[in-house]
Amino acid sequence: MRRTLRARQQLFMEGDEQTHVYLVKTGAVCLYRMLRNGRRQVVGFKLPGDFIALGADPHYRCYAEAIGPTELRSFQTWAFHAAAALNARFMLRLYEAVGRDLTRSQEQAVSVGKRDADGSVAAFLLSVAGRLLPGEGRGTMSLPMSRADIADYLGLSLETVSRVFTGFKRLGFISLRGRRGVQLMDRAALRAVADAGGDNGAPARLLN
Amino acid sequence: MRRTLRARQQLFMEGDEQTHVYLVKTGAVCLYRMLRNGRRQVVGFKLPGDFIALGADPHYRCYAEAIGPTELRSFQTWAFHAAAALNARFMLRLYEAVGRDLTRSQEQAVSVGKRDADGSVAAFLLSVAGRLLPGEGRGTMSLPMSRADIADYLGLSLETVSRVFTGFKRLGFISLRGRRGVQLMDRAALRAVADAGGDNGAPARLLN
DNA sequence: CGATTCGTTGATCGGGGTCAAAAACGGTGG
DNA sequence: CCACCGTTTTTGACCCCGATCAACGAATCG
Repeated sequence: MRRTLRARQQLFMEGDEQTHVYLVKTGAVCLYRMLRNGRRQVVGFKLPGDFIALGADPHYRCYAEAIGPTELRSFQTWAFHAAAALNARFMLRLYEAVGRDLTRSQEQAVSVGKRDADGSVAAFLLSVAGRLLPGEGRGTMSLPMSRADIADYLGLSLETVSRVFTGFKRLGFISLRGRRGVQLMDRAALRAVADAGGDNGAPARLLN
Repeated sequence: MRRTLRARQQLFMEGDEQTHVYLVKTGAVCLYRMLRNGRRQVVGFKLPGDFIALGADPHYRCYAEAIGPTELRSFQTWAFHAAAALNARFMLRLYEAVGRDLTRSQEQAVSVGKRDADGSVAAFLLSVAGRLLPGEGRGTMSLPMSRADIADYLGLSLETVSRVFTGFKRLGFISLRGRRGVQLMDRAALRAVADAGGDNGAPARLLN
């Protein structure tokens, strides 16, 4: 089934019975958990080509809401699982997809736990670029998510994210166009900042 | 195959070709990633009954090392996948297991990103107790992992973890016996501390 | 065009990191 | 059982990164 969402429209809530699996066609979806004190931890961004709500849990484990206008393809969970059980190749695809989600989540844990603000944002930009842009050179992308979304994903405040963005711009690592446009000018420098992770003046070029 | 590890013995390293999947029989295994400045982020603890290295990635995405003396059962990855391709039921089990790992990793991100030090440690103690102890009342457990392991899992310094432990002891929330023994004296208080800066009151399952 | 949301910049402050050292633990061997 | 020693944990003092509070600027939209 097709499904179209407006900006900030909710797809499902944490604790809801899992009825559907979704595939993002265009736009972007933000997965998050709400905290008792009103705070929010973003646990993932879903971009075109990504599946939402994989895993065989009977309940959704987070909230899902469209960041901007978004088109989805939805599948009934039971039918999805039935198809997977009949097609080993398809099942393997799903297995791989969840594995990628897990790897990305662990990478997020590294950013939140062990990198400083600069390192977190640098790693984030590279990660998103890897998903939104084809090549490895300079490329301009339109970040679907706001500064606040990025901050809630990285465990930072939106002010800090903004400061790091302008800092990178001053250093010539990126260039900003309008509200959401970002061009990576120097991936190697970003890579170095991400790898340094927090030690000012660390080598960061020993490997690779 | 059977495999026995001594304390701190490495099972595999990040980037190694994935040759085996493991099942923990006794002991405990610590999964972590390293930054190039020597900082370490623990991404999960594997206890008896847990699988290690699920997901169809051709390379291991983290380091794995025994925390103490540990017994494992190992399977060749290719055989594992072959068996999965032939047995939809088995494949589903793996799919579910990876999904659980993903959920736990996301919950770890929530804890690391949105709780203060007290809340993180409180949630950690409760989640460990949920896995190591049967009941819900007071119970004494022996933490397999060191303060440093806990710190690297929660994105804190080992000194801070130690200070929080001492603080909880002073408040009568826990009592400490020897180096690794912990008795939960007041789960409700710990839960309150965890919820104060924590998530939606959902049962915390931080351990991988 | 206001109006409104989002992003940037500035000033201040505190939680927790860091460095340092003492203390407690747990083996080991006498 | 006790003395010794390496390791882990605890405690203390200091300080910095990033959160917070607060304006201000700048896109988007009706």
